[in-house]
Amino acid sequence: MTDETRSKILAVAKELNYVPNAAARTLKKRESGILGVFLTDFKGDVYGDLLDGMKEVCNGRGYDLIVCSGKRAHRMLPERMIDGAVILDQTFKNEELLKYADRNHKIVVLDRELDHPNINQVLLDNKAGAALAAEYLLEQGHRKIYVVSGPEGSFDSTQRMKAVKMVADRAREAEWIEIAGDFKKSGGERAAEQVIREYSGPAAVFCLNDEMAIGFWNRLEGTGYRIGEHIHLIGFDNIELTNYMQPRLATINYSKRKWGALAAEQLIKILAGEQVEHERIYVTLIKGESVGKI
Amino acid sequence: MTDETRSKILAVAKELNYVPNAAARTLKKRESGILGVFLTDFKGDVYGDLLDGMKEVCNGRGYDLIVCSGKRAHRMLPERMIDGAVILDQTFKNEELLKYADRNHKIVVLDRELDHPNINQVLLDNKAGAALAAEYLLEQGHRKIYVVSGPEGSFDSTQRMKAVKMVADRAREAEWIEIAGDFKKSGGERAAEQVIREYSGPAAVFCLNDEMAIGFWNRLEGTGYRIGEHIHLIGFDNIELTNYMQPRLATINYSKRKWGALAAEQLIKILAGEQVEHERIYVTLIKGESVGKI
DNA sequence: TTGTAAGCGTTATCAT
DNA sequence: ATGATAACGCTTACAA
Repeated sequence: MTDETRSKILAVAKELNYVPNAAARTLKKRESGILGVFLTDFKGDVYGDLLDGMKEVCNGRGYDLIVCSGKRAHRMLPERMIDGAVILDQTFKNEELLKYADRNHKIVVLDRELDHPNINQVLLDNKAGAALAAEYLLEQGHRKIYVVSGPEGSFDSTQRMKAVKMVADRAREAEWIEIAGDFKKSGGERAAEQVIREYSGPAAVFCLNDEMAIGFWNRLEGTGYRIGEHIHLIGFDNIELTNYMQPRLATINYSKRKWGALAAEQLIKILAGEQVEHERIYVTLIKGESVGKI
Repeated sequence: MTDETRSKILAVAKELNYVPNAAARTLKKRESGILGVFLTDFKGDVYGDLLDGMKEVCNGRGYDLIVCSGKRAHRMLPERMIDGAVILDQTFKNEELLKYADRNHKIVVLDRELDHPNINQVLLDNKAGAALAAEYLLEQGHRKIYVVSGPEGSFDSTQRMKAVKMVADRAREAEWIEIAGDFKKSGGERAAEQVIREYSGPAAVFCLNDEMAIGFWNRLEGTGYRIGEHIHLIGFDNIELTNYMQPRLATINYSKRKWGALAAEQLIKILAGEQVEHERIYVTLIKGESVGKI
């Protein structure tokens, strides 16, 4: 076909408002050119940058990205509406993901360890982060340390808690007290109530995510207990809100954008048939006046 | 078909891991059962509740919801990957939306006025909100009032600014000063610099969204100027972060969840062929110590 | 009730 | 290079 006829056809196509039909194309080509990311819900401060990172990589590689949430949407993967999935979503059971992987669907998990040739892991270095936080509290001289966990069964919570226990085992001079949380503000608030109830002198609190640290913080307002003075607080995630807290909340930081970008890259690679290794996202400690010296 | 044979077939289907193919179904039925919502980007605190509200309604009505961002994704509408779209996305031009509407695609817009039989509007009552804020500043005795606008061409900014001007026209005793902003933190910071430069006594500032108010606030940290004392600040949106600012940021509130839910409902109605009116989301004033009395 | 066939809008294959 | 045709996997309409 000459360039001339080509442009003529394109002109007529535009003239007639021709638009290709995605379903037909997908049916025939047996691929949609769309990647899906699954979130437990749309709330939560962590997601913005992560999704932007994913989008950037996807679009640069010729893929569209769609964001889904809720059990109903799961079928998009087995029904082949999407070519592959990134999972950051508790509502997916391991069993379900393995079933899809067995049927040759390609998956990247961000929230669990799961071994399968069609599943790649891009995980936070939770253990390093939690150890960093726990050791920071010790270094600052704290000897009574509360640790507020996430919900039962959360991978992040389990990993972080494990690392804390490793540190605790080596630092027997400190008293370590575990409080069951939920990764939500309400869990932080409840933890604050317990800590206040048991208060008998300076205490440190490691909330296993920032969201709970904020709830904790909030519950302390107006009680007379001051953060960084009576009660010392550190979180995990470095969500944006922490930048605007006075005194600054100490926390664990990592690049959410890079996390998303890497996840998308890995997914696209395994879709192209490349063999890839699991990846790890590194974390750093952010010190803050919310943790004082004793 | 008897119930017995039905369940037999289902059993065999499960046995063979049969999963229907979404593309084929969509192609045949000429509808995908998926609604799309388009966002300018995935950042921004406004979206969480809004999307959850949309998801709830969509799922309850038998639809899936997907979230998209970026120009690439626009084609999902004309290519019929989705049955309809909710638009909260600057990157869609009016012209483009009208073109799709002309081709009989159903659209709900949340960020502009657009008249077309296939387009429904679910808009914030921006004017009422901005008037509420401006009048609140006057009531509190302020007579020097800065107004920090959003980016050029933003519908929300234009509407809010119009309402402020209406109030200003009736309150000539006050001095009204407009500062060009961008709805981002950086715009608030720049505005703060100007206000500090020109400072000669108590001033009030109406940032046309909370994001800029936060930037403004942040820029004031460590300058000696205190919010609610030297400089009085009010925002718009009541994003979650404002709950954690001390003193509390005055702002304009509305239910983001209801906004999303209503948008989804309207879209589903017009897809069902129902005739619907445009809708309005009402707003309320939230007072806060960020605005003191003079 | 059951089975058969046509067709949705593309892309890919095969002759011409 | 060009044009005709089959096939993707499903739904539906109609025939048996």
